[in-house]
Amino acid sequence: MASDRPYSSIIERLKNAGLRPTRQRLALAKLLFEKGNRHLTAEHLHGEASAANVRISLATVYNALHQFTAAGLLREVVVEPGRSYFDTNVEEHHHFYREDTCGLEDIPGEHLQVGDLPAPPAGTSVTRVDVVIRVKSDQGST
Amino acid sequence: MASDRPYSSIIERLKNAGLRPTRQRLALAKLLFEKGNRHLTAEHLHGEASAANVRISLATVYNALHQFTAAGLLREVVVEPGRSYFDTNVEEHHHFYREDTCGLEDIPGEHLQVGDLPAPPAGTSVTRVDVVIRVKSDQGST
DNA sequence: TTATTTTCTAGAATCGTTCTAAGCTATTGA
DNA sequence: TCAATAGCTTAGAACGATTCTAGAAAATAA
Ligand SMILES: [Mn+2]
Ligand SMILES: [Mn+2]
Ligand SMILES: [Zn+2]
Ligand SMILES: [Zn+2]
Repeated sequence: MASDRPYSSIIERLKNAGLRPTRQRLALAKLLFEKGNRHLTAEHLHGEASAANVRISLATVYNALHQFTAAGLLREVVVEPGRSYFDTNVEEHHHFYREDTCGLEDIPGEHLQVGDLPAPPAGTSVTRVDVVIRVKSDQGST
Repeated sequence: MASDRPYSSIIERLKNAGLRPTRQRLALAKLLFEKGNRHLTAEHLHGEASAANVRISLATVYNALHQFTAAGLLREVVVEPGRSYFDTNVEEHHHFYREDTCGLEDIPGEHLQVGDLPAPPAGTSVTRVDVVIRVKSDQGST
């Protein structure tokens, strides 16, 4: 049963991506993929690992996040300078960004349509369309 | 005539923003606003100033860009971590981002419609909607 | 096993940006 | 006209996120 092999599907995912299923990568994958959709910075994930008593260097967290992103297990989202969010939801979708709390939230794909795209510049093709709806708290708090 | 007072409208714009029309700010405004729509980083603008023999520190370029942005003369756009673009087009519009050359280009506002926005999270209101269409060169070059 | 390859890591380095504190400049109003 | 004042500029240090380095450790192959 799956409960007897809690890592088996993650191990397969890593192997399919050409990544050895090391202790560090398994621990990060568990933190990332077993809690629903998440939008995390490298430093935040490193903090979660520490809190879970997983000793891992920050450099390894960055390495793993970029490797997972290259493998299509994560997606990188940029909404402000100097900080990247890694998104466990790799389906097509867009985001709300709360400017006051610096939090990212998904907008389900079917709830936002971008009308016909204009033709991209000659010689180029579209790799992704990112829509970010920036919001702020009403009044000055929350 | 306007040609006799090439700086007069820029001076007015700065004064209206509560900014003294200093040598540095006038030179930057001239570089920014007299060449059509531009999307520049602070370092790029600093380089243009140097090339035009305007001696100005990088800190002053950053200060001026943020002041101009606060005054509504510029808009800040983020498309990748660790770098901000300042956009001289403050009309509502969206962007193509060429991932290979790191160049930003305007999409005229009327050429891209974002269908009805979903309701923002409770207690928040929308400050801006940013659409970035990421493109890459066909084949491996430019 | 042992050899080979990949991965991990501490710490240094880098990069864009912001801060600091001291000197300059534009503006004001006597 | 010219201090006095408030605002501005600057070099360089500091910063925070990220990347690099190079040697040690772990995973896999032989
Ligand atoms: Mn990255
Ligand atoms: Mn800024
Ligand atoms: Zn998301
Ligand atoms: Zn633009």
